[in-house]
Amino acid sequence: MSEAKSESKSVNLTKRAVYELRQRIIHGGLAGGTRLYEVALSEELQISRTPVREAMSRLAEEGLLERASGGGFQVRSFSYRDVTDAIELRGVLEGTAARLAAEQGADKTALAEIGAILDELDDCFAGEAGESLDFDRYSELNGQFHAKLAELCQSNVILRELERVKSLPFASPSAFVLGSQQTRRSLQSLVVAQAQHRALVQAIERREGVRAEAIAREHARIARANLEQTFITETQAPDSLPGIALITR
Amino acid sequence: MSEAKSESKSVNLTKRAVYELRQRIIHGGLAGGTRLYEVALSEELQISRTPVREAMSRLAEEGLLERASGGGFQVRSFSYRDVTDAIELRGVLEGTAARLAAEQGADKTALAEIGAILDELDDCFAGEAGESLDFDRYSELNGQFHAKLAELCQSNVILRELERVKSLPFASPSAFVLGSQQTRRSLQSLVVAQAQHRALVQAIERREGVRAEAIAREHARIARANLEQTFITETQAPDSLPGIALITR
DNA sequence: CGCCCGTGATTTGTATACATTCGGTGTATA
DNA sequence: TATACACCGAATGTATACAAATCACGGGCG
Repeated sequence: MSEAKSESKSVNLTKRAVYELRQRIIHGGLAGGTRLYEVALSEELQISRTPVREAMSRLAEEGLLERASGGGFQVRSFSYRDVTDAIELRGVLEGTAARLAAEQGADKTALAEIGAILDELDDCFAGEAGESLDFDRYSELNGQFHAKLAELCQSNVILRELERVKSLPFASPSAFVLGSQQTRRSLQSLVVAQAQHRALVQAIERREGVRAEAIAREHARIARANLEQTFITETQAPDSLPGIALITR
Repeated sequence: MSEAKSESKSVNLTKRAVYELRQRIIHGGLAGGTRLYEVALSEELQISRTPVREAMSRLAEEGLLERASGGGFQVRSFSYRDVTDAIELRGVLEGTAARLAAEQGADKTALAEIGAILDELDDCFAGEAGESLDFDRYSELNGQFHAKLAELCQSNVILRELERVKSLPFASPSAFVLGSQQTRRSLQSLVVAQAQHRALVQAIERREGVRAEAIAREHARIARANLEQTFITETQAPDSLPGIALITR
């Protein structure tokens, strides 16, 4: 137990390298477009080339790296348009999952669990004044909601692709909850978001597939609006958004 | 030139291994769920473990393999439902690409090229009697049509995920064109498909996004119908469908 | 002046030996 | 008879030496 450092579990070197690299990519140590050199990295991480290579390979599967022409890897870089599209794509996939769940009829137990999460989300708004929202808790529960929702359609294929899109840090459902903590507008957008959560679940319960799909898409567009807001207000913000270092061009 | 065997380009061993393994997976040498052992494979392919491992990693990115619990890889296996969902997902993604293209306004030149492909597709139906369709040519052109269509929305993110889904052999747009060569019904379904191609392009030209999306989804459902047909008529067919060996459970 | 080709350094590709881990099997003891 | 422990073997994980390919740079030639 004592060896569980914050960074490096001693499980195996590949996982350590994956973790290390992912941290650096998301938090800006390695900007979008940067090429990764095996030897340099292995010296820096004190790990031999083989597990480093393996780690890069896994991060490519994850979508954070891409294979460079002529071998090797580079940090994947995203244009503003790419980020927008990724959010739209998440909406499309969540919409599809919701529609399928509605069409097939969703499992009652799972729906009840989702309802419980929604109640807890409501509790986050407890303080009536504008300021007293528990952002961390909201973010956590929001993530759970979206995960459970995706499972409702019971489709491995859809779930898998959705996980893939969500693994892009800025396309995750909770990306902007933490990103824009300060503003009053962001609190209002959370109120709207929660209303959409309720409507979405209702649509699925009533087997209104088209409605469910439309709501899910619109729900994702809140993230898009928040993205625009983030880029307008604090142009050079450091950690206003996870993975902001990947966005270039 | 003389060393360009049918199987192994001498470029490098990783690519050779990727190619070899992909062939075996798609054509049934390695059934869905099979675990791949590095040593056995490297002996069999006469390639050392390192490039074999690398190849497996790439095939995992491609979606043909998955990482097994406790290390290593196994051939990904698909239930009938998974195949169905993959086709539906392709429809959803192509639909999104079409909608975005319609909303943004598609490039005239690209649209003209697509129109030319459609004309060529029409030519495939030249012989008036039921039998005289050039399936190979149709299949090739059909693939080109779908590729060009996806490019219309000019979105890297959408394109990338679409490529990913299409890389599953049975989810590719042309999977069933070759698969069901014999039947008269399949010829009819190609006529319907071509009509949908025209309608889809028209919708994009007229910037009718919702219509374009709906047509693209419906178009993919032809593949789904052909899938059902394939499974009804020839239950144990060997190569009636590329990648049929992946379908289990 | 520009282009092409060779050469060297840098970087990835490949082979292989050794380490580690996990699972199975058998035996011994309670 | 059941359980626990230890050993063995097979598989992946890791390190590293060597090979091959690629890129940048500079010199020679058209």
